[in-house]
Amino acid sequence: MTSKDDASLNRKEQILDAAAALFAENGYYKTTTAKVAEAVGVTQPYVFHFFKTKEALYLAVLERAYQRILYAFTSVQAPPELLQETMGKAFIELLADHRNEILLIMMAYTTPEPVIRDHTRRQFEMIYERVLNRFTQAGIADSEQKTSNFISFGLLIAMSETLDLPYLCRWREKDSDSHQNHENHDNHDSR
Amino acid sequence: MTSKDDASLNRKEQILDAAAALFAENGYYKTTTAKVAEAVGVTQPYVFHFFKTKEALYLAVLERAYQRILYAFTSVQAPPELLQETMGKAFIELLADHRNEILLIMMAYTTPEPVIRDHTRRQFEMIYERVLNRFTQAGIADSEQKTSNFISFGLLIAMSETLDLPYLCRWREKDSDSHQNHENHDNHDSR
DNA sequence: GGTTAATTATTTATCGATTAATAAATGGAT
DNA sequence: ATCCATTTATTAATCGATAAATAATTAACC
Repeated sequence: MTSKDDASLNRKEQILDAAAALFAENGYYKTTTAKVAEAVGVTQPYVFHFFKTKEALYLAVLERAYQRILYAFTSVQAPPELLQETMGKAFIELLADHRNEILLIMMAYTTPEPVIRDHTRRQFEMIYERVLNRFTQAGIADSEQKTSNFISFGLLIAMSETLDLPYLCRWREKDSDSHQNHENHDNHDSR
Repeated sequence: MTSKDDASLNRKEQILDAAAALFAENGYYKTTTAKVAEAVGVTQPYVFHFFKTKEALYLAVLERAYQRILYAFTSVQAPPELLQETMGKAFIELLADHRNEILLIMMAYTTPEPVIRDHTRRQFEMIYERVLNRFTQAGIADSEQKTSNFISFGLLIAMSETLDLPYLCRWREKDSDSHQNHENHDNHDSR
């Protein structure tokens, strides 16, 4: 309070950051606008000066996260035979850098507000299309299955992190090429 | 009201059924005890006669669903080379017969009540162990990865159903052996 | 360059609605 | 008249949202 925080440059960003963390940890309903405000160091009604409703705040957080994940998948550069592996790594990196947002994206579909579901549906449509397009362009066989596989492991990782059940994703530790390309291991032995 | 429903034999079961449907559709927080009561045709405080808290009701619903899914996976009988496929089918069947409960199980981990998360963690531990054990006993190679794969596709299916995004799981339509055994397709070409 | 006006940033106070939970009452069957 | 199933009445807390008031910053003018 001494001389006004430097950080007050953009309160809106601060609110988005705090909201991302709280929404990711406590979900949509248990995160009150009062808690978001408190985390930023602002009064609760002030949040509504930037976001018309709580839902609008949630959607804004989601949108930012979505932009980030989409950009990450878009900017991956790798030769076709390494594309899956590299995109998997990009996802893991994103998870490390922006854990809140990534977990939020992977869990948002369970929030039963129609507007949120619609938004999430559109986001995953785009993500799916983007990944599928990249896999297809790289000449990867069965790209639709690989894309589903890729997204499904994203979901599994989110659950594993949320529940703190690391061995659900033990394959992440064992070998470094991860996230989706298990076809390498699968069938050179039928035991 | 005429002659008293025959179904009033076990109000508790009715409440569990109604709660499962409502929790699956509207989530934990947006499902009020009043709505559950109304769905059964009972007053709201009466729900608390059977379940001490709303949370206890949710956990009871979850427990019933969990028992069902665990039993389904346990009672699958198939030769080793068909085990994965058959268990996948068992899951799909369960999803058809008890959609609410299955979707609920796959989404419960996002509910931020500590008690619910603990319960869900324990449930998935058991499910993972059960599936892994069956795969291992059948001599399936890389059984840990296959188990992760199996569960991750369960999550993907849940999201696909919840968001009504069928093409996320297009592989379910294309060929009949589904849910986890993609190693068959994956690598007879590396391109 | 200091006084004032205008604009922006933020707070105080408060309302209305919802909801889980408790306790006491009713009523019929045995 | 007691036991069981169920209802009525009620409460206490929480939370999103609005409106009005105040503080702080910038801009303008003399």
